[in-house]
Amino acid sequence: MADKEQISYKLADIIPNLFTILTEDQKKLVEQTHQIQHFKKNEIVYCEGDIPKSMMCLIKGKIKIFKDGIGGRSQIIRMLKPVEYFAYRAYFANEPYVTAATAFESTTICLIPMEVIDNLIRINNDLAYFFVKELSIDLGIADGRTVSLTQKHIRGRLAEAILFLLENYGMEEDNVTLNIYLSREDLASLSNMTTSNAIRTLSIFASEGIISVDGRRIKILDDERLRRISKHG
Amino acid sequence: MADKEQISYKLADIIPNLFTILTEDQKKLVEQTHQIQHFKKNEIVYCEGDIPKSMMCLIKGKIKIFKDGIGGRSQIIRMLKPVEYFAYRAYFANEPYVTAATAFESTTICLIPMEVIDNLIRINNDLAYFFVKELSIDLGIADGRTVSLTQKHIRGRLAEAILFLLENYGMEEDNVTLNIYLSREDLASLSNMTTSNAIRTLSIFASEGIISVDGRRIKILDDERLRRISKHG
DNA sequence: AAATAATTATGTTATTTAACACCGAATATG
DNA sequence: CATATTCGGTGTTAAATAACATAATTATTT
Repeated sequence: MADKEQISYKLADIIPNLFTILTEDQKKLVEQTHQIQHFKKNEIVYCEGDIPKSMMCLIKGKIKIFKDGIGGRSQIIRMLKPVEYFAYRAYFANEPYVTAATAFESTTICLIPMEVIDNLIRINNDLAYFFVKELSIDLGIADGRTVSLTQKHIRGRLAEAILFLLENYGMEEDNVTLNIYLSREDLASLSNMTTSNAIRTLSIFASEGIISVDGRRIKILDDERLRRISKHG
Repeated sequence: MADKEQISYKLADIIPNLFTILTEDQKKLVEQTHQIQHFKKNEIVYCEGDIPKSMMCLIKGKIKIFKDGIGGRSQIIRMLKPVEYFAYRAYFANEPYVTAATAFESTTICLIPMEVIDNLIRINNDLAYFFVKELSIDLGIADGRTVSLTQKHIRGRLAEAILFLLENYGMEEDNVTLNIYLSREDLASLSNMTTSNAIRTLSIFASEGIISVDGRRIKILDDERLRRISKHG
């Protein structure tokens, strides 16, 4: 196997929620077949149209999953943090990927061949249940997002996006700065608007004292108001 | 058990794809615990906020699953035909329903208690795999829909909705009339626009010879052009 | 059958948002 | 170091769509 990091890690630490589900034999199989890969900032993890070969688990870093839309306008579908599993849906649906994934920052991923996962699922009920639950949660989120993105106005959508980033990635030590730095363009494709509108609306929020902006650093000053904007106009 | 239709039916005929997965014992369990229910046109099958108690399978009729959005504007998330399974996602995600479901027309549903399904899933891998696949397909559709609904223009969205109805419900015997009759309002909430815009755009399509409209009856005259509109503006 | 309500249709206006144009600053590149 | 190139910012215009008003038609109820 090409790259195993000199076995300087334990899978039980790296992918705990998956690993605790498996029997000793099954763990051994995963240990033998998995792979660790690193990605630099902006590197592509997989492309739309690729045939899914591995399930992936984000170990370190941040990843965005997005779809290319109309006229080069892309839409962020999901943003991952450690330790989240991804890239398996298309395999189960028996499709090529309908999304693409890139690393937001320097990132480490654990890959497990989909045939291995497929075989394990068929003999390990808890593993199957794990995926059922995972997919059920994601589908609920997707349905909610559809309504938000289509019905909320720009301010509401941007507020929601900022709050999502907060829930997902949390704050830095200062307790007010979002622990993720997005370009205005990414912020736009997360909240379904043009880049100009993301920029404009962001500075309006800042001028209203709801947030403060320093480059890509966003400080949340009035969490309460942000929630109100996200809910109602 | 209240209503079993005098056992004048066989579950193997009614829910074949589920039933073929089960062992004899498991079939017996489902036979003992299931229920058949009828719903009249516009009757509510379940509500947002309800605790999911049964998995459902649509045996006869048509059902819409929708979310109430902002300002009374609802959004159709999914439309079912026989024999499709539904109402189980929220249970697996451990949530109350985030959608509601109503019957489009006189409808028959088979209900199986979720605890029964949950137990079966934990002992029958093929059943678990069935749900994994089902959910994976639906999640892919949901992600695609999000982009369509947010990025396509009105004409594209309506064209897509009409084509979806065609794929899903097919034609009547005449081979041109859609085999489902939606109110303009439902058509609007399927394609994310106001009712007026659905009405207007529909008559524009008719005036362009792409479709013809007779009340709620829609005939597709130029399938090719409809596809082009759905894809590009 | 009359009355009432819901649905469909059409025209007009207002709002929202995208598109475009331009600039300066920061960052990468040869 | 000079120069592209990307990124963030702002103002202006144009396009898409919602909101509103009103009326005709069709269903539903009394």
